[in-house]
Amino acid sequence: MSDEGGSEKFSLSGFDFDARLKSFLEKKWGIASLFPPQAESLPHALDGSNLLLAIPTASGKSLVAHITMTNRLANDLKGLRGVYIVPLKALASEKFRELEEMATAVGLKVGLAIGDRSSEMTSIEDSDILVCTSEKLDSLIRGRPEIMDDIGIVVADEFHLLQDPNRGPTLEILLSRIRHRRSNAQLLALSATVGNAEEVAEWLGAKLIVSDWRPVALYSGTLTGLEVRYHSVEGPIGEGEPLPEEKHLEGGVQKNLHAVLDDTIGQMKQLLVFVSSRSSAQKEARELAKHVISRMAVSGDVIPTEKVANWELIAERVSSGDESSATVKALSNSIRGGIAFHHAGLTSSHRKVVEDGFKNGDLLCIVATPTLAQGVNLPASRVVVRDTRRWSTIAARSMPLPVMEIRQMMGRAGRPGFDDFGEALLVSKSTEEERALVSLYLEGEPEEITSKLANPNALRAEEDGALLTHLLSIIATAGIEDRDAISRFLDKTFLATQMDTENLEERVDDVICWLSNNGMIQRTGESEEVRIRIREVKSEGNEDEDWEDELPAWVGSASQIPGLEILPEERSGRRLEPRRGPAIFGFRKASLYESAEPVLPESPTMTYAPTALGSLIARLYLNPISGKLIHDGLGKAMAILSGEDDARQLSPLSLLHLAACTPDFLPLWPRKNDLDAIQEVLHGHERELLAESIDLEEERRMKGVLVVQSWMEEDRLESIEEEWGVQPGDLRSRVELLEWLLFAMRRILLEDEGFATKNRESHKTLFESIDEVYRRVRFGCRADILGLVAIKGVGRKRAREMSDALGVSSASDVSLLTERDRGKLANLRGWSPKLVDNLVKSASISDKRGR
DNA sequence: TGGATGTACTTATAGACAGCATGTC
DNA sequence: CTATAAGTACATCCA
Repeated sequence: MSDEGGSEKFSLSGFDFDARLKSFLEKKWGIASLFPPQAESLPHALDGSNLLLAIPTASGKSLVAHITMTNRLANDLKGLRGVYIVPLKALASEKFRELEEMATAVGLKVGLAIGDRSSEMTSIEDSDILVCTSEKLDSLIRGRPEIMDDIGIVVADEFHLLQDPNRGPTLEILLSRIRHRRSNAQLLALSATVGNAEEVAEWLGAKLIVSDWRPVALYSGTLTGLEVRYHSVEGPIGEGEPLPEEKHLEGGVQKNLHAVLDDTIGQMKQLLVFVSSRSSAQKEARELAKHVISRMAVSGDVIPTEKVANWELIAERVSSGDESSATVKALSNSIRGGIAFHHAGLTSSHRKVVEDGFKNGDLLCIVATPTLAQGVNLPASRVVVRDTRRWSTIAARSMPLPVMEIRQMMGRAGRPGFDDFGEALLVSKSTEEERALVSLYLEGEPEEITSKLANPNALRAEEDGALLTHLLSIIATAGIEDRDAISRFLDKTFLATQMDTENLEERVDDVICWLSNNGMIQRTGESEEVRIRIREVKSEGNEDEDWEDELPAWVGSASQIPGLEILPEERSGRRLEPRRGPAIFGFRKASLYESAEPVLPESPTMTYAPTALGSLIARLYLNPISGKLIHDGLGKAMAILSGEDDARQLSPLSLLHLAACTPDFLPLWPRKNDLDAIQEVLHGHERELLAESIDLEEERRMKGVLVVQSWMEEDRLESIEEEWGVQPGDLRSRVELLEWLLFAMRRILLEDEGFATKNRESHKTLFESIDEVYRRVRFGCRADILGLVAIKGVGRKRAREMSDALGVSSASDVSLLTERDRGKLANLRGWSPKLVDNLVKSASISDKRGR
């Protein structure tokens, strides 16, 4: 952190907060004064006002949040809890480290809650500040709503993600739930610049602070051929700062990215290049690395030798322990030329190594796909956006990226404390394209953000499940249990500000009908109490201004007209019309989504209760459609095992496929080459499949199954990658998804009374089958060595070697090994007597624990 | 005739949250 | 409806 570059100084002493924090900031972080937007917003934040800060990334808006959070919790909100919500696990870890450092200065404890085994050091109960992903907090709240009761302050980072079709609805409901229960809690929303910040701020009841001030000047421009032209500047001085002259990069006929890299290296700076596909990222990294190496051969003095030596170290770190997949080989080869690529085909540990190598200043350049821009803080002196369009499979054509995304990328330029200015260049191929890019991305406004909670334009099943998921959660875990209360809860969401009431009410009725028809909730009858409450609220009119002022239009008519004369014919008539286009995508196609009869509107006084299944689904954090599919599939599996169904048969494939058929699983795109193998299994093993073909993604889902099956057959990672064209990060993510879903499947079976009483023996057999598949997926091995991988320090590889060499199959076997057998193991390649000793010790521990 | 090179055509395409309870090579 | 990289089948060229 640095305060250089600011024309005005706002000394910390001018602000009213804890002296311990001020001294911490000065001594530990070297912060003696605040930037103008920080200075403007901090007093309001310290007052306890809700704020929406729409300020560029890297301008220090999280400092405002950190100071406010720690100061208030240590002083005027003593004893209460703060939550810091971020969208990514990696961001949560980053914020956790920052906040922990700062919070200890005032004696507060910070906890990290992400769905990750290793990282939850501090107990959640115990922490004053909880850093979490939105899904994890939502999940915690579902299990124990009372953890909200002592929330005094909420920070929502990257708040513009509200408009993300996949992740936005969770954030929207999460905030609505917290505000519903803790209406006095302070809210600080940190957002990128968006088109409709006023509207969002109004919804949040927040004061809006907008600024494009940056601590380091940002020159934005274009790169056409070798010509660099600057078009705008945002910086510490503000309007009127002169634009740099346009310039011609040296480099003769070579490619323009090579010329930019040379120029950047010449200035001893680093470069970040954004491209639109993984293959582009790898290709550019490969070519740039080759270019660097050939340049070093010509004139060896360009790059300090210790840097070059570090490239080798970084290259070894990315490939260490790895069986050296094609992707990892490509990465380490590029790194040997000082260039890395960064995309989701890499595992998070690969990405971490790359990020650290860049932050240290060793790597010259990272070529990345767009999401690096919304990840951890990784500034570079220069940013080049090579691709401003991205292929959309859904639209089957390339689409321009949203202004907001491009701005996020460009905003990565300029390292506070190191650079006097940053440069962000958009690559264009012609002057016409250059003009278009300038007007869209440099002069144009960013998009408005909209609610995706009930996305009428949902194109994929998983984008459409939000309302289903969250209504079940609200009924099952929030104590909002009648139709009127549901309406009033939803009326406070951002969605309600954007969708007309009648339309929304229809969608809600659809969802309730689905949840009821599929055994997630029960209608528990109309309530006189609710009727009285509605009457009272209505007659009180606008007296209660918090929740009861805007009743849905139909509530009035429903209470005036007695009985069910709420125009059922008219409404059901409208319902029969295809409101959301042909059901070509996904789950609503089959009986799964639509009921045979028209849906009648729910009475506002109707009350609901979750079923045991519904309640479990909500707590397992499953999409209700996933829950339904799994539950039905388990019913079929029970029928097979009990002998009722002898046409089908049950296998590990059955269970994997069932899990992969849910909307919570992410399918893999088959290549042309994969289709034969996939079709063969789909048809050859049809008798083993428990789930119907419920969408058009059968092949994609089966590919996911086959890849994970290959993993649990102990195939080598590199051969899986080779055979299926699936990179390490993809494999990892599918393994984790199936592991999670199989765990959920096991719980659903375990807790279902119906299954358990129907046939105890089949129930037990099925439970054991799921458990075995679950563990095989988790450890990536065949069944015979499951006893060995349970030993600490033993993975699938060592387990197989032990099994092959000695025929052992359990922790108990290993703990009782003879001296001779131990010697045999120690002589294997990659083993040592010390390792064998350690493993035998931990085997006896697991053995005791297992009994 | 074999091998290098060129050309037209085909194919594929970004990302990543959640449960639970201790540790991969 | 302004994409682009990589792979493939096959033609062409040259020693």
